[in-house]
Amino acid sequence: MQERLFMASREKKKKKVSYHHGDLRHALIGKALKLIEQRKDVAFTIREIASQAGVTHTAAYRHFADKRALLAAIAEEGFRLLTEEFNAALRETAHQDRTIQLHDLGMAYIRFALEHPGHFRAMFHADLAKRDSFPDLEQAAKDAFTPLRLTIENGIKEGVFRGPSVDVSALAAWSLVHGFAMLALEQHIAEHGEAPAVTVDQLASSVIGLFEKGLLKT
Amino acid sequence: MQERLFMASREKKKKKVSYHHGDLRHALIGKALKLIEQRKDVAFTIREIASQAGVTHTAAYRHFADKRALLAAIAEEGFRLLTEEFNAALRETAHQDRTIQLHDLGMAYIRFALEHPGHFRAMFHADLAKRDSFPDLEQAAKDAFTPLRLTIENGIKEGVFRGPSVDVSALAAWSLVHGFAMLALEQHIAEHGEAPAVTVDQLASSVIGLFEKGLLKT
DNA sequence: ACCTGAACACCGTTCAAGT
DNA sequence: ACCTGAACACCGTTCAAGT
Repeated sequence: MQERLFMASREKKKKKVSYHHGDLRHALIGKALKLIEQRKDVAFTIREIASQAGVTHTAAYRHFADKRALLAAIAEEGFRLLTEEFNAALRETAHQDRTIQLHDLGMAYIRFALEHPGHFRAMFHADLAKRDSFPDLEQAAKDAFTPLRLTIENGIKEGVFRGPSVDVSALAAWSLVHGFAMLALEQHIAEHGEAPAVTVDQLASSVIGLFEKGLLKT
Repeated sequence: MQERLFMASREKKKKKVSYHHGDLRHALIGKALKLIEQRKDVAFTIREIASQAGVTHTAAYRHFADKRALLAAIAEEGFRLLTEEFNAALRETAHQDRTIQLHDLGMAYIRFALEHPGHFRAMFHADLAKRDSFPDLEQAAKDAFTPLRLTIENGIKEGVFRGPSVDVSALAAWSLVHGFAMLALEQHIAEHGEAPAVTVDQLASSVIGLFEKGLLKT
């Protein structure tokens, strides 16, 4: 007990921040993300991330209603990060044609999934399929798909992309990159005969390129 | 105890089968599948499916090494069912061109996912990403993708489908239907503005059709 | 051969209590 | 306002024991 008090006072002198000042929420999210990525599964427990954060497990309930709420917070953060990636991709291809814009959006999606697997797994975890109780998450998820939708909509309006409709094309594009990302995350790619020299990034680009040929009118 | 023996003899006369005669394994799989489908998640417990099967939870360990092994058994069964669906689809389109064959294989995949959600969720559950300890599951999964691969390979050989390679095209096709199936299962489809009159089946067909335009040489 | 009962080391969640 | 400690009702898994 006394050793504990001693440690607490030492922590103030070090860079380690006290969780009594409002950053436990962030710390818990960080620990959870690390564990999801290590275990390639949403398999952390409240008790262990609380312990890693140097706090009793019940302290977590001051910041999250339950484990699902913690997952929702991670997912929401993920959709916001994805939106940023999409916007960055569109900024870089602002002066190029719709085909390249769409290609880069797809690549951004797949790269996001592989570079932020913790966020991505939370975003599409079955526990969060119903987002009714998390309106902010719902909104963040909707916002994330606006860039894709707008790019396809513009492409169709300009006569570059074929229909049958914005909805179907957007759904097809999303399905393709989502499926690829899922298969890549679960290690089901590169076990089916692909040459080892080919990177997942190159495979993704080829797959998206093939899809776009179906979208083009010419 | 004596009541138990009495029941056992009565069970032979009824259709209810005694779990002392080798069908507990099957019963547990059935109960687990039902729960996965009800909860839209691999969230059953050994204890509850054992209880539903009328048996102590420890009895399950006589038939499965652990929970993961039970999941693997369900997944393996799923891949075998999927293979049957693929073969049935190819049988029905044997006299038609590669485009229609591929279309129907894709539809078979998506329909399988929606009609056997319990199996599908087990097949791609993160716990089974590494199939090293389940060689039969590994083989069943590989076998399931042979029809798709062969159809694309034949289409490319015959000059109907464009490359760049069988691997890339097969991966693209798989990604598309896998992503669509995942999104449909998690209820992320039909929330994005699609007309309510359009069924998921029709959406799937449109999405696959769009993809195939990219595959065709002409 | 197959199942039971007791036990172990865990979980998520609640709540009164401390500072 | 934020965290602790004790408690509750669960888990998966193991193992000796029963039939």
